[in-house]
Amino acid sequence: PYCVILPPPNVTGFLHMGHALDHTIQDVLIRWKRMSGFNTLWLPGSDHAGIATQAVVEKDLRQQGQDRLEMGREAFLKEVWAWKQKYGDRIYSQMKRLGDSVDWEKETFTLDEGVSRAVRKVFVHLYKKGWLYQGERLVNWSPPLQSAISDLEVVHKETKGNLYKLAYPVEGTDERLVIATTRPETYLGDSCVCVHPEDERYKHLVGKNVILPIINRKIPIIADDYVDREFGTGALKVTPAHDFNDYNLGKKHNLPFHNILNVDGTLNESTGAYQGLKVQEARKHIVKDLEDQGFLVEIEPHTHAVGYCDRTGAVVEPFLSKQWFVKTKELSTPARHVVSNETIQFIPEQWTKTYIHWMNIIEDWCVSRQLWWGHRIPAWYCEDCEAITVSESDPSSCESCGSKKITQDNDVLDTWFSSALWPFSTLGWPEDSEALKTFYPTSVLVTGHDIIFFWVARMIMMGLEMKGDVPFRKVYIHGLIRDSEGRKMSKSLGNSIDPVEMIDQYGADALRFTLMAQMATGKDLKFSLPRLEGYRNFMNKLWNATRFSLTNLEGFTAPKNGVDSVLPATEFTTADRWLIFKTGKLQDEVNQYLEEMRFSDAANALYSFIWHDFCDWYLEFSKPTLYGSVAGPKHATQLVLAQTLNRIVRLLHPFAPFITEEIYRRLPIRGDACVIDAYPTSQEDQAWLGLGSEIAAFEMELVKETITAIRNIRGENSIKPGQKIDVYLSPKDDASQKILGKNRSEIVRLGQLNLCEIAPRESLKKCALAPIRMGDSQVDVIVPLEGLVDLEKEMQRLKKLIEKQEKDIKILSGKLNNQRFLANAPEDVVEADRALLATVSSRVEDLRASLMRLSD
RNA sequence: AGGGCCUUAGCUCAGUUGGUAGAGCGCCACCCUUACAAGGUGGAUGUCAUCGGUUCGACCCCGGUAGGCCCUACCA
Repeated sequence: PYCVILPPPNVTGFLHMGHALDHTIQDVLIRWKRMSGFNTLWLPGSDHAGIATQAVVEKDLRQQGQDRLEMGREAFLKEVWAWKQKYGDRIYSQMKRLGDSVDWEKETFTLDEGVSRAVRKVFVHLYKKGWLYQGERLVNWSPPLQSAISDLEVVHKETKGNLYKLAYPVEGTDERLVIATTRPETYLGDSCVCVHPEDERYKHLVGKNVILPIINRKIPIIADDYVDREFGTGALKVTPAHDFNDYNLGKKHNLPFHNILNVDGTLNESTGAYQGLKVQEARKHIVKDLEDQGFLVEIEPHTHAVGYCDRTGAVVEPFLSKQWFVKTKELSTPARHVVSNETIQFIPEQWTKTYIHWMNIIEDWCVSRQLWWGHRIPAWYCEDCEAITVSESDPSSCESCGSKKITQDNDVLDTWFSSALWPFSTLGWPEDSEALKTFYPTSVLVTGHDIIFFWVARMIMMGLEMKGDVPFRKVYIHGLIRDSEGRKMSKSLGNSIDPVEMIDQYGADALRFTLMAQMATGKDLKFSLPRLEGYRNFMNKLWNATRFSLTNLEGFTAPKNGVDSVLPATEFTTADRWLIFKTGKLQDEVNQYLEEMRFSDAANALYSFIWHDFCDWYLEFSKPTLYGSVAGPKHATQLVLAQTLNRIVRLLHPFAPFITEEIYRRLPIRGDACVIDAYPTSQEDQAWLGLGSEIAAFEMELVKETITAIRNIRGENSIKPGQKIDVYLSPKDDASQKILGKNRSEIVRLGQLNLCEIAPRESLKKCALAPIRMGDSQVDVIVPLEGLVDLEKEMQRLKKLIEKQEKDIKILSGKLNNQRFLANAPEDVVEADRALLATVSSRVEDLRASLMRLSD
């Protein structure tokens, strides 16, 4: 089994470039594993995304002049479901454009019945265990949402504000105690003023009271070493109901909690004249009133971190309310353990640290939301005895007193609560389904680092607690997509790119390949259009190469049993056997890279093989044979074409499923469909790969070098492409002589030659020289230049070459004259350098001699 | 404040057991050669941010510095 669960996108959302990346990675893995014979499952789904969806629908309704609160819960939910019905499939159709090969039959929505059952079961389980509790606490409150949000949903941003210094008169004296605050309006909720016990300035005031200005409330001055004497005035106003630190102080010193806010973020009835004002408004009024009455001492600019709601962007207010919390202490311990002992492996590894750090400082998780869209909390309150009944199925009476007067909690669960169960709830849990037995734990989770805490960590905790096993073996964390300037893509910046638009313009395959080619492990990637264009060209190149091949495969019939009935191996050319050999290497590489999830390496290996090895060299080499009429070699080359194309499309298929399937179905050698054909591995491809040879590969490289050397001389000497020239190839060993002889006609053709003589010889008088060395083989490429060009250019070329080689000689001889290098470096390294120095030296000699002859 | 990441050719980036630096795009020159001008052939370009250490040898390992990015964090 090999299973990937798709991170469920927001049901009302659109596919953005981040999804395209995320999905492509998963699709590559799934297609690769599917072709490799695994029992694969890629399970799609979508998320109700409580806050986001409710916000969208509310906004829509407001535009129609309707209001959620007026409509009531039931009517509103009907609207949201209608919305879900209408837009829920939008992202799925986009996924199809991308080519996601998910199992649509297993598609799951987070509010589906099965998932809902799972949610309730987990809720009850945790409640019974005491790991899920209700408590009155200070929580992060989002006024626009009128709901609590979790710590993670708060984003802290450095914000410019002011530090206000306020004077509080000390009761019974003429003294005024000056405190510093960034939120002067909260003075209405002050419970005390706190100073450091050792602070000489204030020691005499501890135990006395101050009178809060205007409202004239009397509050004590207390001492606690929590206070930083250096900050502000060293005197701290304490507002336990509206600040997390003050909350702790309030608990510690048993202070009263004065709540000054309403759920919508306006000041409440306890604030008198300020009632109904929003915090920002109230602040202005209060500061002005304090100033008018002489209580404002100073305002100085001050930058500090302010928490904002990540959904609405509003300033988060610490707010006292009754909420449900998941106790994380016990859950986090095993969850931390499975990562530190590598039962779950993070890729790249660096995220392990981030994860463990977070697990160490994790706080209880506020899971209730004052929303309507989501899983309603399965808790019922009894009007008669005030007991709470928590139950998997809707109860008809109070568990404690049997009263029928029970009402369900109005709130819903945090979206991430159901997401945390996703790896097993989608597979059928709490039923002991076949899918669950087969696919849990899943193989790999692919996601961005922005939701490691939101989602990954919580899935691990819940998986371990409910299933007793990790939810996945590996977590592949990919980078974020940025625009070409490195900024995060976002709607508000207007720099986000619609993947479907890119698909329309360049094709899904090109987009997918671009993403994969740039997907170096763990790094953010800048999306660049030129790059996308380049890979579109690559797809085009493959298409054209196929057209060429198919044209030349007309009349070709593939041998019945693969390669058994094939012609004798002698019919294969050097190029044929080189290509086959390289195909084997490619298969190993791509499989290995995919195994290690090194997607860019895999993509680049394919790119380079297809474009350079196959198109640039092999197809050019194959033309004379294909255009010719010699049956044996022609058939052999056709076979190589057909077999290689077959392997190319299979290898490329996970990256570019559309074009490869299209090509596949036109090939003379193929099965039913590329998507279900086998992924090529060298182990299972021995019959074919056996026709390749490393020796032929070496020979081919020598021939390529020779042709390149000839082209180089032509180019550097500005010899027109149409102008045919004479070339003397002077091999310095028998092996080279044989190799060149065997491939003479290709050299003539691709070098645009008149005459090509292959024999050891002295250099000619006025000629260009290119000495080649590969391993033990050495060849001098000699091109007579007399009458062709002015010799100045060739002299320049030689001088440049000589310079380069001399530099190498200097470095090499420096090393070889270093006694310590000789003494310490491994023998083979020293030997290699010695050999290299010898070659380079003799090459330089030849080049110098050639230069001399030119200037004669 | 703590932690992480990054700095390699004009641009975007590869470079995993330390042995004389690579790709794509762009650039220059030549080419409409019957698969492909979204193409072909050839070419130029790097004190691998900086300083120091380890090593025979460092882009790679260790430490300092500068610049950029991100995360975590209650400083009123």
